[in-house]
Amino acid sequence: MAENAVRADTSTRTVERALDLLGVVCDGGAVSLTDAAREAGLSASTALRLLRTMETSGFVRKDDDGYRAGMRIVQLGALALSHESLVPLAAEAMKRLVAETGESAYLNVPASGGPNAGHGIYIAVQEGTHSVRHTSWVGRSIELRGTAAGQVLRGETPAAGYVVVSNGVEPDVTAVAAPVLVGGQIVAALSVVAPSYRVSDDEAHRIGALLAAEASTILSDRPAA
Amino acid sequence: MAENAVRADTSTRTVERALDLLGVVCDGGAVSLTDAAREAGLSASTALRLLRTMETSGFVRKDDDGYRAGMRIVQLGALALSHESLVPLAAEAMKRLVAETGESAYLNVPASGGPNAGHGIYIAVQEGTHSVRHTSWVGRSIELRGTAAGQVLRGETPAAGYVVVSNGVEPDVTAVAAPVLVGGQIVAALSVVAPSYRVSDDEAHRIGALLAAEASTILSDRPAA
DNA sequence: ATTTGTATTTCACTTATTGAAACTTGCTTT
DNA sequence: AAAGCAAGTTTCAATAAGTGAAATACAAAT
Repeated sequence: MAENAVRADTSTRTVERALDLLGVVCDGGAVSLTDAAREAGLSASTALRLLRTMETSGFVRKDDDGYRAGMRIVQLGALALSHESLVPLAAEAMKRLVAETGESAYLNVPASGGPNAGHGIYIAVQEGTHSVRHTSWVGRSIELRGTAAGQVLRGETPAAGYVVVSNGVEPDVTAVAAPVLVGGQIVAALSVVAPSYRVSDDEAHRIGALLAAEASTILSDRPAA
Repeated sequence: MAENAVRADTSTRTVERALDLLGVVCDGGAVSLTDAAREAGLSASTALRLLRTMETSGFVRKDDDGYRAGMRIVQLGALALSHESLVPLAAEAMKRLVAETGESAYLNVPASGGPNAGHGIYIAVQEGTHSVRHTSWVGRSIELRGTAAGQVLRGETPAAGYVVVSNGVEPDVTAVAAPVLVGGQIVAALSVVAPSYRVSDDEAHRIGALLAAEASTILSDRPAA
């Protein structure tokens, strides 16, 4: 943590430290003061003061086992999720998918507008290198039935971690999708769609494995292996 | 913002300010520097410095329209939901509710600081056995007016310990909700939602009593009686 | 009772933070 | 084109906010 050496003078050291510490606390279950201080590179008394500040404002909570993420971070995280923040988060993963498969990648979320919506929405697209489609998909609906992304959004992902649909709603098209999960809950579907003539069974499963791996990185700290 | 008058000397003013400002930014879509500074009660130059700090560490991002929630808050929020915090704690209670009622169970938190927020956020769903819907609601908004969960989040729970709303915002739907409390503070609403044709008055009250009992176990050490 | 490790408090010191003022930028109006 | 206005950005003197080493408290193990 040699942040002092590289810190621009337009920043605020105290806040940086607090936010680092917040990351440490959110990274696992309970963490002790001593461990949190060590991981953040702070003295115990400094870490205690910062943790107490974040506890007062609800970002952190303390129980018998140590410090944990508090309700405030949950609220702000969920709030951020409801404001299109998933799109920039997924951008790198989608670019990698396009680079790896040559096909177009899509991000879908469930539609709002009541519990009978029955469809999803495209919120992001990365066109593949082979793509002959240049129409914009963002904002459009997707059926939950007969589509790979739809199955994912319906919670019907098999244990393999992805869904393959060949010649479903759209003839001559193979779609592969994997869920983006938060706390075990499905918040989005990441998918790759290609003409069936270009995708063998083996290729579909290779893409599926890629998708599952990329989807699992979108809301975590760790990059794809 | 008379925080100077009441601030304990165990806290850190700079961090408090930054976290307040983070809440302001996460509360909506894009916010300008001037508006963010005013809402947080800071000078423009102080707010700019704090926002830059949070931008550098990824908690906030800036685009042409202003400042928005950054990837880091989404990641930490997702991590917080995944670890031993409210969602996993509520999962067992929600599963029991689904098993007992056959209907879908939901967990909502206030969107931001308390009953004037105007809406809440879904952070967990357990689908009922009768459910024809399989869409995810994490991150979605819920109106506080005309909904059972909304009334609970607004602090309007009657002495019975639960709220029943039939044919409210949503026609032909009955919703029952109870508060999850920490130290007397409402941190979440636990609810069950079903089509009204399936839920008599008596059944709604039975579900309400179940909900109140389950909600009371979520953040306590004691199992349901 | 002693030892060890974690958590908490204390306080002298200094530097990190602050915000008013000046400046820059961009847009609108005259 | 010039003037006006608002938002954004930079500057810098002043001070109080933040720091961490040391002391203290606490709890568990021996």
